[in-house]
Amino acid sequence: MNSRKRATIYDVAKELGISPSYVSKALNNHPSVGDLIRRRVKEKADQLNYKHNSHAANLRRGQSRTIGVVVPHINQSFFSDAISGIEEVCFARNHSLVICQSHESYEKEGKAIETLIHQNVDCILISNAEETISAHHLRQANKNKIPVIQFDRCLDDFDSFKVVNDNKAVSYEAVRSLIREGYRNIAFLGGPSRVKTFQERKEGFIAAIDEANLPIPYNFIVENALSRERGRQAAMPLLKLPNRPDAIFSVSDYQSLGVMDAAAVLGISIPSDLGLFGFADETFAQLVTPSLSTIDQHSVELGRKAAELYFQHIYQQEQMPETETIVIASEMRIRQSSRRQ
Amino acid sequence: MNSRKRATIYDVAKELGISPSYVSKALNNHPSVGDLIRRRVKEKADQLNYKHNSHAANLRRGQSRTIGVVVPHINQSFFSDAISGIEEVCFARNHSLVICQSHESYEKEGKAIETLIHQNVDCILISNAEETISAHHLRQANKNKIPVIQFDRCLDDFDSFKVVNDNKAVSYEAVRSLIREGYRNIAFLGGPSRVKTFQERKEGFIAAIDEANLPIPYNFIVENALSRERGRQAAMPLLKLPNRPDAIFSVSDYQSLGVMDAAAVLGISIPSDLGLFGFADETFAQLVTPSLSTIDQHSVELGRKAAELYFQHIYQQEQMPETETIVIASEMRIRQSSRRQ
DNA sequence: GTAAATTTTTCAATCGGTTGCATAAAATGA
DNA sequence: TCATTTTATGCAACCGATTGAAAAATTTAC
Repeated sequence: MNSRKRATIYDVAKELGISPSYVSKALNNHPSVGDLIRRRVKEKADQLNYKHNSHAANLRRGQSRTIGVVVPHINQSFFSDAISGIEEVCFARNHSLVICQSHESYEKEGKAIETLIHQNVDCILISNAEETISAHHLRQANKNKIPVIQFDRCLDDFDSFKVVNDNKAVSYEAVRSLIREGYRNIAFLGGPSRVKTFQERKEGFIAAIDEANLPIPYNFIVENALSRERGRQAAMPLLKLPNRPDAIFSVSDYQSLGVMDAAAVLGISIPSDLGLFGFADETFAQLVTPSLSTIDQHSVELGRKAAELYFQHIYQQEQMPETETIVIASEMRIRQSSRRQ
Repeated sequence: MNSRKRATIYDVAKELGISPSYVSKALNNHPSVGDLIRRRVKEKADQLNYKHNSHAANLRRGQSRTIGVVVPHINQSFFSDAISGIEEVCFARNHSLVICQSHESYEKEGKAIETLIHQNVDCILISNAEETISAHHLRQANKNKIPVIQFDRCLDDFDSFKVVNDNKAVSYEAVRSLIREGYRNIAFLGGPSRVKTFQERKEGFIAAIDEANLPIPYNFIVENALSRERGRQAAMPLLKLPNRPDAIFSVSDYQSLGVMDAAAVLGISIPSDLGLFGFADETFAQLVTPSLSTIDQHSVELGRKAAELYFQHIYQQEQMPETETIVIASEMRIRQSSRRQ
């Protein structure tokens, strides 16, 4: 107990005068171990302050009961909520979680995947970085027998389970709601166009414009302007045009913040001169003035679903999963920024 | 290469006609391996898509080159920023990170520690949950030869390295700034009083009141009201009093949000009728209206320091560290909510 | 009371690297 | 050329838990 090293099943076995393997079975509730012994073993283990060594077990088992998660930033509510959902499911299944941030960098994302491979995680759940252009790292994981499930930001050319929002549909609805409020010159601020998520949001935007028989405002479509800063930079020239847009549909709340910054500088008031719609329902969306209309992605549910996918389709059966895409319905949160009165 | 299992050093060794141990040494840049062989081994390893198995290495080595982090919530900027700092240092030292959330629950915190012990992390960096009343789980870690470093929310009765802000000093300054603005009836909304962090913030509050020769407003001191909801619940009765406070010093931005909620309901306007100071400089602090005066805890730096402490004092030498407390200076961000004009 | 069936317990191999020590090979020196 | 030093390579034990098969102990059946 006071030795320099941690107690092992060998220590527990010796104390009890039984074999280590028997101790292992007792601790794992193996059916061939009776109640009495099981109880006695567990007691003694406690007494010796024995703690299971996952590394040893994982090495032997060849699986780690650990799920790796890679997201761009853990402090954006969409991702931290999704992680909460994942955590919940994993916890119930007695699996642990390793969370990595890519900070939107492809290089860091690759390193994260590498680490997760080394740790021999049983599955990788990933929402890709903005920078990510190739699925090389994901293929790398697959080559090492680790299944990958993509959520939210998915690469189209990598076959895997995917869990996404109804991006097109909800974007369509959001833009329709702008049109309903009387906005006619609606601009679109997008994300990296290679990421399907943002593609779809654009498609929804175009569909709504089209349906309302408005001309598609090609010069009002800016891609790859995801952060607050880049949102501001993208909005600024648009809002300086003589025939500037009277509303902006934006694919992220942070981006919308940038639009608000630009509008403030130019003295354009929201929502009267400029309607604004964001995406993600970050904490601050309801707190800014005017409060930001946005889209609640039901991210906890989305994360939960992604994790469940692993347990239901991959964990159970041996065969590699077929590709499949799960769609989580999202919901508009209409607030002041898109209400022209 | 197409076998069902991942390549190991044995596979690499066989292909090259050398021994596995030699491969291991080559891959680890052991000095007794020449350049030529080293290069050849690494090439072949790549070719076979060999990936190091951390579990095997960790088992043998008895250490995991992994640091465990436990925080209440990953989506509060203070914590996610601190994690960024920790990540940065660990990355530079080639260590990986396991991040756990306690969701402010003592039970979950205990489970997290348990998991980290099983994973045999080399060190645990923790900011305690609101609920945490005992250091039993931290002692548990120590018993299992895992050093613990506390940051921000520290338990006083557990000896360890601690990295904290100058809570008392900055709180004192913040309250002084309220007094300077002419506020005289200042209330205090606190966190769980057993957590030293919040104790100190209260002490700073009292010191400033005292120094200004104002009476200590014992009936205006509410403890344990950390969340937005509880902040609102705590503020409501205070603000309904006939001689209600004319300012509130609050120990968290979320709590301040609750105060704003209450003030809005009661038609009390900030900052003219009520001054407000928060703590943490969350993203939303500068976005709300009026913008929230708060305290930037320099949390990235704080996290960095906590991680460095491990590498400098524990990782290097064998002996257990002496207790020591590092103080990170924080900084006021005075905005509208505390400016009476 | 003994054979058969069943339950309890142990054996021994295994997972994949790591590492100190031994050995082999090469380089150096006289 | 042979002894000596230096450098390169391999051996084998080890980390701690798991697991199927074998052995031992117990129960059941006749």
